[in-house]
Amino acid sequence: MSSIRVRFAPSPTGSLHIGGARTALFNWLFARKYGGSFVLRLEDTDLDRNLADAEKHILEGLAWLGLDWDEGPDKGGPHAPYKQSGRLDLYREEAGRLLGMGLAYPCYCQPDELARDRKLAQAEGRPPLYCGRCRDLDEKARSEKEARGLKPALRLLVPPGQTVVDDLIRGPVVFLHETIDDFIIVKSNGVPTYHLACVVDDHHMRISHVIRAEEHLSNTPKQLMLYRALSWEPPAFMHVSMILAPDRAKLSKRHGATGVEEFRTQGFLSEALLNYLALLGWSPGDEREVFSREELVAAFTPGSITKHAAVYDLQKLTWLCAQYLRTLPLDEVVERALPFLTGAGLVPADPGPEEMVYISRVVDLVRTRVHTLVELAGAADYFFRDEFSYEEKGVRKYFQKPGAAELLRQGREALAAAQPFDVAGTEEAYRKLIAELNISGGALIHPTRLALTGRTMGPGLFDIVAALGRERCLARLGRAAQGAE
RNA sequence: GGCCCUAUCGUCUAGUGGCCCAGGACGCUGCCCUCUCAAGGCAGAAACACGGGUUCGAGUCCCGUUAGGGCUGCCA
Repeated sequence: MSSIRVRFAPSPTGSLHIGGARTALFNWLFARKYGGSFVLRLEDTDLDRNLADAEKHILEGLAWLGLDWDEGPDKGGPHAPYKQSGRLDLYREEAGRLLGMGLAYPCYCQPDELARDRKLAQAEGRPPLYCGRCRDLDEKARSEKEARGLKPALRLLVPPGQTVVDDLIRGPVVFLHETIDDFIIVKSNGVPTYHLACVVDDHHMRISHVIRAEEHLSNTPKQLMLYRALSWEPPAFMHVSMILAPDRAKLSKRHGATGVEEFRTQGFLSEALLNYLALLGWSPGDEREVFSREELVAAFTPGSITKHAAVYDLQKLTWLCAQYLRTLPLDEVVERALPFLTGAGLVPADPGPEEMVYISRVVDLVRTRVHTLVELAGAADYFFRDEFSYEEKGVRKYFQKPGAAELLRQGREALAAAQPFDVAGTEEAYRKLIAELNISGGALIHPTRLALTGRTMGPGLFDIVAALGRERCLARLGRAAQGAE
């Protein structure tokens, strides 16, 4: 059996979309599971639509997700180059073969002409297929058109019959050739279209399995015809269903974040996104939900990819992210959180070792209460700055009560005397005061939390107290007591 | 319009003819725990699109309808 080689072949027309990321993931999983190679190839044959930064974003997105590739435009490989713009000669050569064999022919129809045909066909309720006007042009007619300076496109001659796509997840799908017209394989500017370039590359790069989005299923018979015309053995095909927006429509910008990069800046962990994407259209068959990359590879079987489109749902991604935030090793979470903390202006760009100890402690306190790194930075705010406002409903509830200021002062004194100033020591001091005053724990704890953090919710009070340290606690309690007068 | 794919709780899904008056997860509701918020534990509401077949028996097979999606480009 020949070796397993799969590829992810995005066109650099934008950022890495979550749909593309999931397609890449399934390819990667397939390669890693079966010891194959994962090839990255850029399909940049539409020069008008190529975006300068797209390539960079796509590679970064994949790398961020941990989907490493074995061959690609940045690292080369035995079938370089991995950008179609660098392989134009190859396509020309193969197109020339088709032309020579009479399996393709030049078409001189102009775009406006074709558009008119299409419109007319539609108006008359006919399928908008190419009429075949240039199919039987003789030499004389051709040279006449050439003489007029017309640059031809090249069309594949679609023979009568049918083509069966044996899709790995859908089974055999039959397409009748009468529903497919002679399609263009080389544009009049000499650049191949998607179908030709894709087939030529997949063949020359020895791709064994083409795993791609379902939108390509209808394109596959055309490509199969190309394989046949070129006398090549086609790869196996696997069409993965699409990801739909919550309104069941195709994903687009108006549906909010759909780019991998956006999820990253919104503070989602790559583990969570990857895990989520895997669960969207695939399931392990058992009841596990949380998977590391390695577990995913071990559990993955292409047969359990679903056939139907999946609507994506941020809530589950958010939940997954929260899972990772509290189960990943603390150091790792700290490392990921750092850019968000500096971004929020809470910590310096390059904190010293002492500062790092404090940061770790804070991250550990808030990590179980947040879903994303952005939320984490938000929740850690008061650990790093003294200036903050008090939550209004908390002020009403805890500061505007008779005796509130006095209570805060007593709390301040208790903390001033607490020994040692750690979680247990400060709690002991507070419990003692609570007992002396004969009040409920909450009666003292809640106002103290508000004084220390400005909020009515957050980590356990004594965790906060111990982390902040005596000096800051006394200052904040003093300030709050004054304000509560 | 034509061709193709798909159809289980709101969402992601398990289910490959009897184990299913349909299981899990997110979300939602309630209770427990508790200094708050989370987390955690427990409980609950919530689905086989519809209509015909096939079969002793259908979520599971077949046909149709409906719905959603894709393709129908000198885009990929």
